[in-house]
Amino acid sequence: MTDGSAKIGGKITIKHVAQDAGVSVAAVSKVMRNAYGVSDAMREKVERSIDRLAYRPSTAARGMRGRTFSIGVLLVEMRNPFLPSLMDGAQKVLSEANYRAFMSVGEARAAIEKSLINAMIDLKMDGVILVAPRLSGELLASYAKQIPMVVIGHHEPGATAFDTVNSDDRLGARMATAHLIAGGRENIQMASLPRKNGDFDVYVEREKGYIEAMTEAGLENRVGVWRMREHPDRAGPRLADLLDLDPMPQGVFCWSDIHAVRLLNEAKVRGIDVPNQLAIVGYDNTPAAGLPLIGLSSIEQRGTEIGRLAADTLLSRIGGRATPQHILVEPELVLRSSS
Amino acid sequence: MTDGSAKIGGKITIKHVAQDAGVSVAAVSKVMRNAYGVSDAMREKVERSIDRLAYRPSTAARGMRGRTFSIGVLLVEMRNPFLPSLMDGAQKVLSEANYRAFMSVGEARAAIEKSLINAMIDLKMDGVILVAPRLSGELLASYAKQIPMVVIGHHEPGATAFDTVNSDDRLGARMATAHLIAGGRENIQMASLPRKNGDFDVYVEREKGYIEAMTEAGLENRVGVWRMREHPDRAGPRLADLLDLDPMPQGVFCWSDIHAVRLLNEAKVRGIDVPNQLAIVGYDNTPAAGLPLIGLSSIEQRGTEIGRLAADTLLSRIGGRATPQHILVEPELVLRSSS
DNA sequence: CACACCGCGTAGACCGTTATACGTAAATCA
DNA sequence: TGATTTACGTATAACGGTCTACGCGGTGTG
Repeated sequence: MTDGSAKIGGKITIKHVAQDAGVSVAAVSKVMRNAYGVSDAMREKVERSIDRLAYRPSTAARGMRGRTFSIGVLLVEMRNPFLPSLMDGAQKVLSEANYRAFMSVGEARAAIEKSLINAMIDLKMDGVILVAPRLSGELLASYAKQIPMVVIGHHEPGATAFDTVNSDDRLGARMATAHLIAGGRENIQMASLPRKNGDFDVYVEREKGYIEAMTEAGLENRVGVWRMREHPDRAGPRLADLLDLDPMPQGVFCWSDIHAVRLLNEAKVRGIDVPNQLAIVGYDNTPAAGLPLIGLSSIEQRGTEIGRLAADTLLSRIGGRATPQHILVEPELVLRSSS
Repeated sequence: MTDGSAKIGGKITIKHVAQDAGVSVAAVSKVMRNAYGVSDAMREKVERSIDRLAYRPSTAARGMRGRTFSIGVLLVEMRNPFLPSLMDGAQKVLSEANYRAFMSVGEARAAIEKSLINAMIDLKMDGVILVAPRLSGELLASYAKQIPMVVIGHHEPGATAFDTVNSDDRLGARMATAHLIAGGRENIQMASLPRKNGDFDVYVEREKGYIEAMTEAGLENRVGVWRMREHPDRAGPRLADLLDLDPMPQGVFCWSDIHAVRLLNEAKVRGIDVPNQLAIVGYDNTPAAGLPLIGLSSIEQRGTEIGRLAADTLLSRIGGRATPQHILVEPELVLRSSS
C-alpha cells in the first residue's frame, strides 16, 4: 500500500493521478499549484491520490510553462574554504521555500562560466546565485535580463539588473590593518593579487580598506601592495619573497587565508618570530587558521549569513521585486597567535 | 550581425531556426542530434542559422523526450577536501563529452539525499554520480533502476544495478599500517568512526585493511579500533582521549586527515615528540597535511583519477552497458614528518 | 518496364505540465 | 422571479523540443 504500485508501466504522471482521483488533469494541476477554484472535497481526493501513487511532477515538463523550483549556484572553484558555510546559509533558506540548489564550478574561466549560466537558463531554473564570477559587470547585466540573479563577491553597487550580497571587504581590511597598526607596527605590507580587468573583485575592495587604514594612521607613504603571481608557474613575485625584503615587514595583511597560511608556514620554517618580528592577519577565517599549530588571526566574513541573505534576496527577486538591492555584511576580526 | 537580432520577441526557439534556414523543424532537430538523413547542404544551412541566431535548445523541453546532457552529482557534504580533485577529474571527462555537471549536497542525511536524487530524476538528468551516500544499498539499487548511476565511496562489489568506483581503501589502510609497523612500532591504534548501519562505508574497509596488516605482522592481539564520536556534542570517546591511554600508542592510523590533523595538533600542543613518541598517518592527503607546520603522512587516494573513472563509467552506462562495473583505484603513501 | 530500395526531407503525434477560456449549477441580488 | 454573480470543473491550446511514419524523386534489379 505504501508503495510498489508505481513500478509497473513506467513513470507515473499527472494523468494517472487524475484518473485515480476521478478528476481532470487540470484539476490536479490546480491543486498542486493551489490555484483558485478547487473545493475542499476535490483537494482532498487529489491529495490522497497523489501520495497513494507517490506522484512527483516532472520538473522538466514543468519548466516549459511554470516554475521548476530549482536554482543554480555558480561557484568560482571548489577549493575555496569559504564556500561550505555560504552554501549552508543559502540551502537553509532555499529548502524552506521548497527550492533545490544545484551547483556548478566555473573554474574561474569566463568561457566556462558563460556556458554554465546558459545551461542553467536552458534548464529553466528559476534563478541563479553567482559566487565571485570572472564575468564583466556588463555581461552579468545581460544575463540578469534572462534570469533572476544575485551575485556574491562582486562589488558593484551601481548594478541595477541584479542584486549583490557581499562582505564589507573594505571595512574588514581596515579592521585587520588597524589592528596591526595598533600593535605598534608601521612597516605593514598587503599581499594581494595582480590587477585583472575587473574592478569589482573583492581583493580590490580589500586593498582600498588597507590603504584607508594606513592613511588614517598617517602611514600613507608606507603603503605597499605586494601583487604575487597566482600560479607557481606564472611570472611575477612570489609570496615568500615578502620575507626577503629589506627591511622585512613588521606586519602583513593577506587578502586571503590561503596565502596567509602559506606565508605563516614559510615564516615559521625560517625561524622568524611570529608575531614579534612579523605579524600576519588573513581573511576568511578558514578552518586551517584555527588549528593550534597555525593560529592565524583572520577576518571572519560570516559566510552563512551571506548565503542566507543571498538566497532571501534571490527569492524576493523571483517574487517580482524590480528595485536592485545591494547588501553588505559586517565582518569580524578573530584574533589568534599570529598577531 | 553578430547578435542583437535575438533580442526582440523573447527567447528564440527551434522554430525560428527552421524558418531562418528555410527548412522544417524536424530537420533542425535532426541536425542537432546528428541523426540519420541529412544532406551536407542542409546541415550547413541549418548550422549557419543556428549560430547566426545564437540558438540554444531548451534543455527542459529536450528532457521530455530525449537527453538533457546534464548529470547530477550528489555530495555528502562540501567540507570534505577530497571532493575538489574528484570533481576536477569528473568535469574533465564530462565536459569533453558535452555534458554538464550539477552538484547538490546531501548533508549526510538520508531524507535529503532521497529528495535530491528524486529532483535529479525529475529534472530528467541523464545520470547521477553519488559520493559516499548514506542510503542503503537496497535503496540505491531501486534508484538505479530509474536513472544511470555510479557510486563513489561505497564498497559494494556485489551490486548489479549500479557501478562503483573507489579507492582501494583496504590496501591503503594496509600500506599505512605496515609503514607504522616497519618503523618498529607495535602498539598501533586506528582512529575510526562509530559503526553505522551501512557495511559499505569507506572507514569499514579501512578498518579491515588495518586489521589485516596487524595480523600479518603477528600483532593481532594489539589491534585497537578507536571509535570516536562524530560531533563534539554527541556521546562517546573523544579523539584526543587516545593520547591519555596508558600506555600511549606508539602509532595511530587515522581513517581521515580531518581527524589526523586534529590529533597531530593536539599531540604537538601537549609537547609529545612526533614521530618518535607518537607517529601518525592519515588518509586523503588533504592540502593541510602538506603544510610544513603540519607535515602529516597520509594516503593519497588519487581523487582526480577516481573522478575521471566515475565519469567514464557513467557515460558508458548511459551509453547502454548493462553489466555492472566495480573499479578500485590503487592509493599511494605520501610520507612526511609525522611518521 | 515494373518493382523494390535508398537518400532526403516533412508532417504530425507525443512528452507532462500550466494556464486560459468556457460551461454549468448554485447563490445572491433587485 | 428573472438577472447576475460566484464557485467549481473541464476542455484544450500552448510550451519547445524529439522521433516515427511517410512521401517523393532517383537508382539499381530481374
